[in-house]
Amino acid sequence: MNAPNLRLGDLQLRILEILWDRTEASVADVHAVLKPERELAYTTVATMLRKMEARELVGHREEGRTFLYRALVQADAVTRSAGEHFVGRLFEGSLADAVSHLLTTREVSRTELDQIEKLIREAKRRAK
Amino acid sequence: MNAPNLRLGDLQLRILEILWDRTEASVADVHAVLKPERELAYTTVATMLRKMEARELVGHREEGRTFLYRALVQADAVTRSAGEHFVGRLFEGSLADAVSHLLTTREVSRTELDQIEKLIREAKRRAK
DNA sequence: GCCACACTACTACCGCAGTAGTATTACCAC
DNA sequence: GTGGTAATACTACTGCGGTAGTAGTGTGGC
Repeated sequence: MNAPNLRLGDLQLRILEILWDRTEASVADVHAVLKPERELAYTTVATMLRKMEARELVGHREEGRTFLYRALVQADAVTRSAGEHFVGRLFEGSLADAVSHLLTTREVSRTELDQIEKLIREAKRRAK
Repeated sequence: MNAPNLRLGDLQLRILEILWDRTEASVADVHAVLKPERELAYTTVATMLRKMEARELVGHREEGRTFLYRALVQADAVTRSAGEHFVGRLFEGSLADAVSHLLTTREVSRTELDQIEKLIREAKRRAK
């Protein structure tokens, strides 16, 4: 399975998120969604999509004159790859270290702590 | 506080790790440590260090003709920044989502689960 | 005194994200 | 059918990580 290189820039990730949301989107669609958050030229979005297609991150079909793009990589694969890099590269693979660091350097709400606790219990149940 | 841009490449991170380990290091030192893992030209390391100095990631003092570099950014700041980016960018800031994802897409040992559980309990105690 | 060596400085190049302008083309309205 | 519009195609440029060669220079050994 040729996992296309999954090191993504911010814009690329943002575009993928948009495509994950709506399955298919034209350049105009993506541009419109991006509009409020960043002021990008229409052609910038088009160029980015074409570059991403070259890297097999997205694909397209034609509807009349319009290209409808869709994501070729799953959100899952991207987040997994990012997680691996994060834990592996910065904490030598120790998930506990990574979580520890996240817990101590961020504000974490009681609710989140409860949620995570539950996740751990579930993981244990699955493992055992 | 001007946090210098903390988006680091792999080599840069590796170099910082080396500097964190030994406080000060010459180009030759860094090159020697890197040697077994990646075959880099001496000048590559020197160039990288100079570039990193331009970005204020490292600084140097001169000992005779030799530059002794030291890290200007703390390991802490780098991992925090990376953590923020990871959680913020990929999980909309939800630490629980991030941890959940890490737990389900990786092999996690019993021991690690126990460790994390303990961390959660501690965090709760601190919070309350 | 001279040579080799160890350093740093400078320059260059690739790949890729990001950004955008210009050119081309097809279609729709009237 | 002609003009405007909306679409893609092509090209270009910046910045940066990564990589490395070459040039310049000071120092120590003999």
